Parts: sequence; structure tokens; C-alpha cells
Amino acid sequence: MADTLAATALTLKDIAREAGVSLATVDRVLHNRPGVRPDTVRRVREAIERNSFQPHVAAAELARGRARRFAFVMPSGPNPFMQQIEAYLGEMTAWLSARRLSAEIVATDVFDASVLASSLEALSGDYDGVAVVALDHPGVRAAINDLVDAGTKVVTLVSDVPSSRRHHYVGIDNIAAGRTAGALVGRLVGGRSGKVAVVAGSQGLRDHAERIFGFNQVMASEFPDLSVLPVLEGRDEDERSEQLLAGLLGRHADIVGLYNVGAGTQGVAKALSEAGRDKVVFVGHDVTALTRRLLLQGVMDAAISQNPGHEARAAVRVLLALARGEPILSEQDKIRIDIVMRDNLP
Amino acid sequence: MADTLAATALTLKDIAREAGVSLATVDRVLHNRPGVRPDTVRRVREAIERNSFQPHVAAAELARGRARRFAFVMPSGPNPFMQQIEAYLGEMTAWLSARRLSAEIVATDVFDASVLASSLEALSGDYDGVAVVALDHPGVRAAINDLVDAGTKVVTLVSDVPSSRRHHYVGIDNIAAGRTAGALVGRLVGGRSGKVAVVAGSQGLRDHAERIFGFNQVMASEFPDLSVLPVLEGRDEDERSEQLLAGLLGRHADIVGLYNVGAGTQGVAKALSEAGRDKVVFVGHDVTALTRRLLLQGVMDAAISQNPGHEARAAVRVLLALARGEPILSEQDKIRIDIVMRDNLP
DNA sequence: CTGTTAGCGCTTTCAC
DNA sequence: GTGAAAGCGCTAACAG
Repeated sequence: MADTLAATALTLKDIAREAGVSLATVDRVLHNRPGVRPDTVRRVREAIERNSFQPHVAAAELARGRARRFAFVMPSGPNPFMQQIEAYLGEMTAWLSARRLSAEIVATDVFDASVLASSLEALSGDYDGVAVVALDHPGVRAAINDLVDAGTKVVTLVSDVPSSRRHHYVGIDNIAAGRTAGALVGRLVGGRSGKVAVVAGSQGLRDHAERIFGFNQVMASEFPDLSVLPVLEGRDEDERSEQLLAGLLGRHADIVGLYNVGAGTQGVAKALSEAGRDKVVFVGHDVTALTRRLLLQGVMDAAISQNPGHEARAAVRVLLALARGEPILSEQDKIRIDIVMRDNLP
Repeated sequence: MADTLAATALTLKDIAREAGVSLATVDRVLHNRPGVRPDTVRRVREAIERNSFQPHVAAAELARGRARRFAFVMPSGPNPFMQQIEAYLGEMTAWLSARRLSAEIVATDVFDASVLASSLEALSGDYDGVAVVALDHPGVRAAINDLVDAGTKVVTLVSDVPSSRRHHYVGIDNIAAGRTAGALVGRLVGGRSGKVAVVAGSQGLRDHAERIFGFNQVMASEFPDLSVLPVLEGRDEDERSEQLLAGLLGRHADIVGLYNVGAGTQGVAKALSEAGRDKVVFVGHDVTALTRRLLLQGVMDAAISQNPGHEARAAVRVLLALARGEPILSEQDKIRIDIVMRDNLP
């Protein structure tokens, strides 16, 4: 009644014997290194297949000796979400060093394309892998591609540069996140009709633009009784968001819903409460100390969140798998869009 | 501008030299093995501390030689959620065998305490770790404690036995899950008043009972306009759930919400549609092929879900960390309560 | 193109 | 109580 899911005790030596070659040759084939006759390659490959041989990662890791270095290029500002990611990275120190790995945080102005690009270029050659919170810009794309060409493994984190040749993106699908926000606002408004406000940092940021796109999609197709007002651009700043929203609330008495696409949450909440519009359905992003409090108070109704801890660990695991040439466990590092309400606060 | 989060190159040998002892002695201290003079222990400990030395896991793993075996004790029935967990376990085969680990699935009747207890007892001695979907019963608790006493690492999966001495629980907080379901039903009903139906497998199952408890808590305190009808016990079977619910719908014209606590989802959906009560807010659990379809069709409004892939991998990682004596990355293996609606379907 | 060999940093006998 | 030494299964020179 026991269904064995894994068991192997074969070693490189066994494969070598079976293929009639030496250890070194098997190793070459295993790593697609040149200098082996095609026919020999085939024989070795067959022996590997036949036994579904899995090289022992621990042995490989030990024999390589060299430690692996990863760099995390993060925004230099005081963004709470990014700080959470960095904190979780910090928590992994012991885990990392027990594997002779290191993850260094490189702070930079990720919103300035040329600064970001040169930060990336400066990393070339020194790291086995780089995770970067990237701005989608031609200069950045080029810098990423250069790193890739130099043999560095690159993953984009939180914000993607799909046009680059980065190996992987660790983050959520922002269009789907926006759709989810739309569905929540629409459903939680509960049949009332009226207007919906949208506050974003900037529509120039790819993730914000994508979220708004998804949000509008759902509103238009499924909630015809709700009309979405023009997007306010609060630059993720509290005061500015507050002022803009206060003005909007003053001009429209029939606002029933609000989607806060980025940060500036403090300001948004303030504008809402000072206008006495507590009944407005308020959906935002990310679980921080602030949004947690707002959810508990009932000021915010839901937060769309990507788990920063998961994001940090996923980035490390993906970089490690890439560096080792292992396949990436498909779904393992797909970041899910979490809906967080008061009762399922993590 | 680079903040190093991890870096060590020290080896056991360095520590040995620094403490003025041999390799073997450091190893003994490291693993709390007997036969070392207290004073020597202290000296070695200090040297380890002073250098914040981290032994190289790969080397340790390689030197041990012996493979580690884990057993997963799962329900023998055709529960789709459990099957998903097993499938994800299957996907990890290569990963496991590259680490000389194995995970064997042991199917058993987890709903019969004595059968489950003897299945657990039969495992003793053969495994380094056991994950078990457990029924909370004195006999099962005793069996778990026996395994623990025999040195086997034990984690409960999906369903906990908090009174046992299991090392860890991998699963969600079911009371919070029930509260979340309550908040969703209440909010999505959108201010209407009326009755709410609850269909469960059995109130004797700990997880179902906990979910109902949380659900009622929220309904009572926050949605006074909604009254919860007595729980229907459908035994997680489609036909039975359908019949019971059909009867209930017939008797109450003002049902506006429905919480399906366990399985039997097919029957619940059928009763709803045949009665033409498509407007009823329907919240259930888990994302399966069926619930996915129901969400897309708009029949179900939300599913509370625990990610089976995450659950499978978390169980393996926790067992491995326990077996190696590593600390468990705090939040890493905490399973979150996911709210899944149509737009954030994974 | 292919094989031989010396480790990587631990664990584990087996002596002392 | 403590230490010396032989591997674990790979990788990476270096020879041929």
C-alpha cells in the first residue's frame, strides 16, 4: 500500500560503467560540455535515461566549492512593501550561508532608467544571479540583456520587463490583480449605483497601468451601474493623494467605491474619513502595518496582496535553480494574487 | 552600497583548530552527542558562536550517505483536494531524488481512528518523518506520540491534532477560514436581509466544526439582518447534499446566502440551479476542476482555499528541516487562507 | 576526445 | 573522552 515517489542510489560511477566511459565523460555529458564524440554522448545519455539517474545535488554543490553570489537590486526609497521583501531576505541568512550562498541588497533609484541601468551594468561578472525590481525602459532592457549575455541569471521581481531576455519573472499578473480589485469593488458595493474613484501613483508605471487596465475591463463589462472617474495620479505620496481625492469627493456626492492602485494609502484613508465618506468601498494593495490597521478598522474593505516573504524566497530559489541548471518547479514559484480581508489577514 | 546578507567560508576544521580539539569532537558538540567533557563542550560552543559558524549542509548530507524516507498518510477515498496534494508530491520526485529523499504515500481510512492509529504504528522505525492527515481522536493522538517518542518527526497535514506532540501542523486555521467565509457571504449579499444556509460534511469533523464556528461568529456579530439556518449534514456526498438543500430551499423562499463547508459541491450547485435560485450568494472551499468551473460560470461567488501545492511542498520542507535539525523558517510554511474569486483563479 | 586523480566539508568507524 | 583517517558522489584540473 506504499507508493514510492522517489528512490535512487545510483551514482555517476554506475552510469560511467554502464556506458563504458569514465566519470569525467559522464560529467561532461551531464553538463553539455563540449569535447565528447556525438556517439559517446548518445550512449551516456541513454544510460542516464534508462536508469532515470539523478545526480546528487549535495555532492555537486560540495565539489564545486565556489560560493554563489546573488544581488538584489531594490528601490532606495522607503517603500514598506520593498522593505518587507528585504526583511524576509534577511531572515534567510542562516539558510543561505548553510548553503554557501549570499544575497546582497543593492539599493538604487529604480525609477531613473539610466541610474538603474548603470547599477545593473556595474554588477556584471561579480554575481551568479541578479534579482531586480525593474522599470520597463529600453535602457534597462539593454542592461538586463547584457547581464544575461554575460552568463548571469536574471529574474525580474515585482515589476517585469517582458521585452528583455530575463530568465524569469517573480511577481503577480497585474492585469489580473486589477480585475480582481474591480470585481471586489463591484461586488462589495452591493448593487448600488454611482461613481468609482481610482487613485494611482502614476499611469506611467507599468504595474499601475496594468492594474488600471484590468480594473476598467471588469467595471465596464460587469458593473454598468458604476462609472469609473478619471484616474488621480498621487505619485504614491500621502499628501498629494489626499488633496486630489478630497477634491474629487467634494465634486461628486455619489462616489460609492474607491480603488487605490499603489501607495499613498495613508492620504487616501484620511481624505475619506475627513469627508465623512466611510461607507465608500475601499480596495487597495498590499498588507502593510497601515493597511492591516485599516482593514481591522473597517476603513479598507480588501487588499490585493502579493506575499513579500514568498516573493523573496521564490526569487532566491529560482536564481539558485537557474544557477544549478535545475528545472524550475513550475507552479512553485508562481506568485498568487491574494485577496486579504479582515478575517484572513496573515 | 552593498549590504551582505550572508557569507561564510569557515569549516569544521577551522573551529576545531580554534577550540583546540579535533574534527570529531566539534561534530559531537554540534549534534549534542554524548561523550564530551562539559568544559570542552563549552569551548567548542564558544568558537562556533564567535564565528557564527554554519556547517555546510551539502557536505553533511553527502557524508551521512543514508537516504531519508518520509511517509505521507493520506485518506484512501477519492477526495479531489487530497488527490491534488498527492499529485504535487508526485511532481517533486526529481527534486526529492536529487537529494536522496523519498516520499511514500500510504493510503488509509483516516476517518476510522483505530485503522488510522494502526497504520501509524506500522510506520514506526521505518521512516525519518511522517506527514498525516489526522483525525482528532485519543487513539490517533497516542499513535502520533508513540512515533514522536521513537524519534520520528511528525507533522499533521490539513487537519490537526493539537493535543498530540506532533512537531508541526501544516494547514490553515479553520476558524479563521470560517470567519472569512462568513464575511464574504455577508458582504456579497449586499445589505439584503434574509436567511443563510450552511451545508457541511459532518459537524463531527474537527475542521468542519471549526469553520462553522467561525462562520457563525461573524454572522452573529456583524450581519444581524441575516439569520443562519441549522446546518445540513451532507456527509460530503453529492446526492445527499442536493436533497437536503433542495428541501431547505423549498421551505425558505428568503435564502440569500449559502456556505458549503466541505465537499458535495456538485450536489449543492445542482440543488441551487434546479430551484432557480441563482442569485443566492454561494461560498465554498477549495479550488478543484469543479469549483473552478462554478466560479467562472458565476454560480459560486468565492472559494476559500488552501493551496495544495504549497501544502505538499511545505510538508516536505518542514519534515526535512526537522530531520536535519534546522530551524523552520517561521512564516515560510504557514499556509495562508486564500480567497479565490473568478478573477484571481490560480 | 577521453581518462585519472585530488579534493570539497562533513560523518563515522575505529583506535588510543 | 578524544583523535585519526577513510570515504560520501561529485567537479575540475591535468594528462594522455
